[in-house]
Amino acid sequence: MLIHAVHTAALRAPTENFQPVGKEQRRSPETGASLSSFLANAEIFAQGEPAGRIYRLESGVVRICRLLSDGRRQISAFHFPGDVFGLEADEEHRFSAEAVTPVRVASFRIANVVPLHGTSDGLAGTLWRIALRSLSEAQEHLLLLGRQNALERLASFMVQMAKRQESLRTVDLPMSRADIADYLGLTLETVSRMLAQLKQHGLIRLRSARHVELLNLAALEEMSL
Amino acid sequence: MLIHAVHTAALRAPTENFQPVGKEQRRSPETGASLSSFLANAEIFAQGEPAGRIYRLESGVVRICRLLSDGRRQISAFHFPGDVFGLEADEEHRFSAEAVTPVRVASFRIANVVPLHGTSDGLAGTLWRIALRSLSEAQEHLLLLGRQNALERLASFMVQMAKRQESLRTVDLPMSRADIADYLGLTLETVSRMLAQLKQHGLIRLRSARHVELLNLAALEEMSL
DNA sequence: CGCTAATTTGATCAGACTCAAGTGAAGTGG
DNA sequence: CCACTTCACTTGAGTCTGATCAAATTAGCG
Repeated sequence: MLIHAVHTAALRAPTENFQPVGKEQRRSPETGASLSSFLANAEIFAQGEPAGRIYRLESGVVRICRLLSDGRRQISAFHFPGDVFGLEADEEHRFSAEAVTPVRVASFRIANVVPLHGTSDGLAGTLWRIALRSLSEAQEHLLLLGRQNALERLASFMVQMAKRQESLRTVDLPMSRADIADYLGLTLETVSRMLAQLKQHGLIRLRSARHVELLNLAALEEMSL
Repeated sequence: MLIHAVHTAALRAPTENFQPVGKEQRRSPETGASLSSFLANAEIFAQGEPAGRIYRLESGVVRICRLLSDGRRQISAFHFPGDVFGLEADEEHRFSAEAVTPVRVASFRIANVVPLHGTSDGLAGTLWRIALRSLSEAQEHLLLLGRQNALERLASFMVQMAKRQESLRTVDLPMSRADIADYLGLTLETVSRMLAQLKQHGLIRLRSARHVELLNLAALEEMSL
């Protein structure tokens, strides 16, 4: 597991007084591995920047965004600790990655990696699984954006978050309503209204705006089809 | 280029009297390679079937579909000759592949392939590029479904088709309005109306329902952002 | 404790959907 | 070769979901 090797190597760097002040970075020149941290809403990489690194999220939450020239935004994915992101088909990033919360990421050059000298247990296999998983999730997301209504989208989202957090009872939402809206292809007002509707149907309870109890996971899953 | 090797090996099978009658198949047991053909609207593989083969399209057009239980359908991609499809993260296909037109596909077992010796020029590298390309296209599609209006979607679609066909002047649409609608997350009526609107704006001309002239590719690209 | 940003709620509007008819083209069989 | 059937597409009228604009409320946070 080379990813993990790089990651732990990066973690060996002194990180005691590790504060998310803007962007701090330590890099080991030989592996190209580095550990960085970012403030909330900081850009980890930008649309148009040269690609060539992949990132493993150590802590915090990240959103992957695509912007239209007039400001419309689509979030293609949220990432949680342990997730790997930053794979690109081209030389340039076609998406930006931004910190939703304060974030620590380990990153390393992918050029070292593409020459897939791998058994399926090795780095190559790991990357392969990550790529296929991302593809599968993107395709699932297509169905949601293309064919589900607003309420179904919210139900899907809550179920997804619950599964990511392994907490099937209670979910916290580290991202704003605007982020959720841009992920689900809705407006933030509609997100708020649909949450209210789920609440009214007795499917969820809003402990606070960012902390939700799932009262009927089965019904939510049913809605999300 | 093992894909190509397998492909040409498969083509070496006798195919003189090759007619798309239902599903015809020739398989060589040692490589698992095979060449099949399908009638229009035939299913190449179905949602829920065990995955484990990848497919290279020799001729015709294929759609990749995901169905909801109530019949709603999302087409995640159209494939043209030369395209490779059928990669899955799981043991089972989460999508079905259907022939839009009569189709010939070469397929082979992926198990023989994934862990293989990978220089980036080899099969592993080829598969890797295919996977990353699919991912990139899916993400682009997310932006379309999440944030573009009906007219923009049609403009994007026409530009996409033009690029796939390398004919920047004239495009033919092998798929029905319903297929286009399910690809763009619209209804077939809206597809028809938006094409009429593009025509009215002088951007396209409908030589026939399935054959379109692009009168102003630059403007179409501008619309699709 | 007050200020700012986030969220909720309300009223109105518009874009896309639904239902329904009408047109056209392709293929079949007489 | 032409009438008939069928299927694909187009067009129209009305409706509805979700967007927009605006205001009120709440929640963090310094």
